[in-house]
Amino acid sequence: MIIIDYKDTRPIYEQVAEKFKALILKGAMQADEQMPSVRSLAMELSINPNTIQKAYTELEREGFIYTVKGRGNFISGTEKLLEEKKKCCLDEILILIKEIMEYGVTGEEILSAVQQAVCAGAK
Amino acid sequence: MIIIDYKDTRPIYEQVAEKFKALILKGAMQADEQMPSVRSLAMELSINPNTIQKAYTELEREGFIYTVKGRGNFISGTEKLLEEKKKCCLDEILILIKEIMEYGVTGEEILSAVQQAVCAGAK
DNA sequence: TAAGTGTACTAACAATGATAGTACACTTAG
DNA sequence: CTAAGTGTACTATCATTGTTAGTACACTTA
Repeated sequence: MIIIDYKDTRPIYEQVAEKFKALILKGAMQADEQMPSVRSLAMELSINPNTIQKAYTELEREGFIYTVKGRGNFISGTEKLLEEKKKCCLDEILILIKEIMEYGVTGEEILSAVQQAVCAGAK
Repeated sequence: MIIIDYKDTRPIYEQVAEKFKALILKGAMQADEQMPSVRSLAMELSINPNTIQKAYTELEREGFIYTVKGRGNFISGTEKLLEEKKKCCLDEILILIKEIMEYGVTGEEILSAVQQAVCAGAK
């Protein structure tokens, strides 16, 4: 479910958090579903429980999961998060477009590329 | 000309290289124009010459500048680099679009946002 | 009660970014 | 030719950060 890329320069805890964020936002994990425990996931991935703990702390801070002491970590409701993510993603796209136009790419070129991408994604 | 953001988590040498890449690609620096010397730029930015050296090494490795021993570093011709950058930038956009559609954003929404951005950039 | 959960803390290690300092070969202006 | 300015290479040191290791404690539940 979670794969660590040791060639990646980003820290492990960040990769783990990132993977879970994607899974949650894409609906692969349901609200209130239980996360794997810190210790079991650490065992499974052959890394230290502290590293998983750090990932979970970040996920909780950002609202992706909530914690019940003694019971475990659980997936939060994702409506707000999904909205934020959409907005953030769209903003990134707009920034990139602004940048690419400074390099002399025309609006027509961009629109045509985007249109293709949208069609490919829709199918 | 170059500003270092110490709140940025990225290393200084990377920030410096990044700034120069942008300046070069956007045509703010002409081909064969001389770069500031390692020592003078280090002095100006109040950082160590080795850090600038590292940034310049990266810039040379990526083809943005070329080095003449005893004379200095100079801006490369940028046609190929610009092409690569455009392609890379466009690829990023397409990846983001693919991602955002997985979050349930419709093609129409994307196209309308992109269209606005393109118009804003064109003026 | 015991096992499983999250949490907190300290200690140690490795990797990386950055600094400091030195040295050397090259080019060019004088 | 000489001196100043250039890039380059190297070692040593320090701070930060990510990671591991180990321990301990409070909580929940079967």
